[in-house]
Amino acid sequence: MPKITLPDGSVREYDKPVSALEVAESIGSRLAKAAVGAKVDGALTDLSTVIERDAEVAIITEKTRDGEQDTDALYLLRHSAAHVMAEAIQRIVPGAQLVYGPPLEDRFYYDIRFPDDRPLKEGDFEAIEKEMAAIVKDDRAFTRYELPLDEGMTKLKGEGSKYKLDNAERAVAAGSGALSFYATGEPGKNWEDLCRGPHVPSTGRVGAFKILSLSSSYWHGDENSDRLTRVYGTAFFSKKDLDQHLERLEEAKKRDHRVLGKALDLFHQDDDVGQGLILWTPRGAQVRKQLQKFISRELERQGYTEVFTPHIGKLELYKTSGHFPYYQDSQFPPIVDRENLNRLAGDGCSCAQLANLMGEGDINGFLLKPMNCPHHMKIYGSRPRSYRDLPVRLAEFGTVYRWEQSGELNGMTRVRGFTQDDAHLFCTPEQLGDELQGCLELVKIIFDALGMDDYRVRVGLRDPDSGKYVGDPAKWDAAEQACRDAAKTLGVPFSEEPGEAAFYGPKIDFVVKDVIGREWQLGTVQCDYNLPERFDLSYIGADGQAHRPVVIHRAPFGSMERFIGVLIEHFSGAFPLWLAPEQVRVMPISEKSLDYGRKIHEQLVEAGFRATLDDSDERVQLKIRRGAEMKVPYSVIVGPKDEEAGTVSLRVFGLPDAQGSLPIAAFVEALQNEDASRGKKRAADLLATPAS
RNA sequence: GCCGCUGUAGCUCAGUGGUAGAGCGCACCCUUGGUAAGGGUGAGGUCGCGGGUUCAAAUCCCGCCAGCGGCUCCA
Repeated sequence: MPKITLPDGSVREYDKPVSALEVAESIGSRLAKAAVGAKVDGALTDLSTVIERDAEVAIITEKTRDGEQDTDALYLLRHSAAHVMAEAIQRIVPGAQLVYGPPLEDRFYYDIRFPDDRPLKEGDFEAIEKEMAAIVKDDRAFTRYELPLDEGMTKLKGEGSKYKLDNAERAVAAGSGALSFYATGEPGKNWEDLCRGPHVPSTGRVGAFKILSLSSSYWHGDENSDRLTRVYGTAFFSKKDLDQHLERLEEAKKRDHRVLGKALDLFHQDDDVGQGLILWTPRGAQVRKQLQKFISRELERQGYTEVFTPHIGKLELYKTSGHFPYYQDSQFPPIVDRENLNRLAGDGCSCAQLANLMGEGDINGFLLKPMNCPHHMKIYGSRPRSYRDLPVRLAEFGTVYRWEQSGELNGMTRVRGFTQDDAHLFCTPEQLGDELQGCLELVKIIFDALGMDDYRVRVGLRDPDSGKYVGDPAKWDAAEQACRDAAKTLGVPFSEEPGEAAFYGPKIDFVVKDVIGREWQLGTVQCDYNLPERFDLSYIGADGQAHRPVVIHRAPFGSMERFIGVLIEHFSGAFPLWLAPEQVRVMPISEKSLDYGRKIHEQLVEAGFRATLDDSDERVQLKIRRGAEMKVPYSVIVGPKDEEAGTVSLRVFGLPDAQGSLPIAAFVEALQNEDASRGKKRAADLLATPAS
């Protein structure tokens, strides 16, 4: 007879097997009413699941005890909403075949194969939602039943859905002993779907939902396989929560770096220039410049030396490095020089033959560099190195070009030409650990300065079962341990991911989320035993013998494009003073104060600030509004009173109540403090904030 | 690259077969105004590009280009 242990530690005994619902009822009728599912020994189940043995049981309700939305409850809800949506869609589009419909973090989708002559359109959303509302109103119970494998398979075969049949086969392969189905209502009478579950008790619990978007996917994620339509939706228990969520999505859209980039004039992309190529407008260029200045200063502190290398190199170079043969598909095709081209043309070479020659690399030419490493390898190798010179740390804001698939391009976060904050560290195997730590310290310093704490770290290790890795296993072990240690010292949570290492060495990746919740890999720190080999690099050790150095590739912020894209979203475009493209805008109250305004502006510029003067013939209210629209940190208002007193009156972006006047010298000093401290000391602190 | 959606003024968008609109921005004039929009006048568009249907196309059809949402990939 089951002994049920509840989350509070209390134990209840039952004289026969009980369903989770019955457990809830025995605790209280209100709980039973609020219950949407259960967790039995940690596994999420239906409320109707019968518990036959001793177990730890938690009843899942819409809200946790602290009144928060329960994530398990939302999972059940969204999974159930996916069923409701699928039923609605099948009513509207007969012949639509269901494939796979899981809940996600904040929404759900269903992959569906539509008949070719009846694709789903966004215009169908309204009808589907209406149909869904009707199903919800019916408040039919989600009814689970199981069939033995053979019976279940026969049933599925009879229904003729190759996708569901495939799902079932995969379930069997994964060790399932039976197939479970969920009917919304009565099996055999109402709509049903092969499904692992679990679900909320009935369709009536699906409170508020919305179909969000339409996209496509491939069966099994294989582009050569069937193309499916993926219908995204989201669901909440209450209309209020749904509306809140939709509002948040709207808000997020406003923070999107592509939207802000345009509104704040930070960057521009132009059809005539090309897809995935960023034009940094003056304001965006200023942000990048300040950031690079900061990074460069930290690099100097850490003993890096900066280098500059060209944007192209001989094809041969990239054959040596291995980039050309291995990653050809993501490179721009080689550049063949005119002489070569003319000779080939003279020989009657066809386009197809030329393409072939290029593909094989069997031609002289140049490549737009997809990586900076080969050039840096050559700098290292340009003269003999002693162990006393090591580590050699070569840094470059190096621009590289990669042929990303057109469908992948995205604002500044996925582009075809970008500048990496790249560096290569050449060191002895013994120095590897310290150097890795140094890399991570740098990342920490810069993330801290930017107030970025929402990132995760992945340590990519080799897959023990794969033979694709180059180099000595003992060295790998040491390098992997060094990566782990370095990540530990960083003091942020990290995950170890076997199989995620590059073939030439383990790596540490930094991943951040954008406002829409998409994850982007920023930087990476990678150990490399391969390139030094390929370029035959060496140093003379204390023993007088030549040794192979180890290389660390590191671009902790990935690319300036992606990083600043993420930064724009991080700050909602309101950059701190030290990064702001326009730090101060001087706004004379009227023409009468224009001369004084000019004087103040000049003083600010002289003091090294990015200051502008709004000398337009407008009222100060409008000038302030415009300054705020561009998110300028400080608005300096000057009128006759200021002129008389030698002061400036301030308005601080984001702090509309912090107002007041300061002598100009005091303001300049305060700004300098804020700039130099990267915001730790704020000029705004000098202002009286009215008690509220 | 694939699937779907979208493309109208510098920006945001309205316009479903009958000669193209609004708000903001811009220019000029009036206004000289103390912390988020003072008033007026005006300029500005081969309706993404190319083809087709039609007496007539921003609008319907086809192709292409680009953006967006996904899929796949990412040294």
